[in-house]
Amino acid sequence: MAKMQSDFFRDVYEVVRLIPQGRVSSYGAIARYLGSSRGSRMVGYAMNAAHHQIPYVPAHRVLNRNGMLTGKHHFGDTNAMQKLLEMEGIQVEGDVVVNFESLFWDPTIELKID
DNA sequence: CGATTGACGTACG
DNA sequence: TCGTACGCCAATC
Repeated sequence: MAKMQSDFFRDVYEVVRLIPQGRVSSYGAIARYLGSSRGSRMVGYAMNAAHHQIPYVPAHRVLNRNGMLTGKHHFGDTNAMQKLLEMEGIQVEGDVVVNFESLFWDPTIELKID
């Protein structure tokens, strides 16, 4: 049983799990933290596979640069992602997180290596 | 094995 | 300010 995912994917999951409850992050921020500032698409793709990862990966806390729930369609139910965010105290208007900048959790800052 | 797609982001016109 | 083009790398067709 060799590792099925690239180290990049694994690292993405790890960072996403570090996102505090009630906080959100973005694909680009994570990709950037991992050194692939242009690999934002890979982060999104990793999230696609995150559904079968253990432990649970709070992919609903990961949004795009716009604070928009771009991946809400991948949660089974369209409202599942929004519901999860609201359950954590995050207000979601339409498909966009309210006060996104204040709730934004940037790994390059929070996990910054001095 | 080659072409296309994708939960994004930045650059350019 | 808005729309289009490109890059990134893995998975799917």
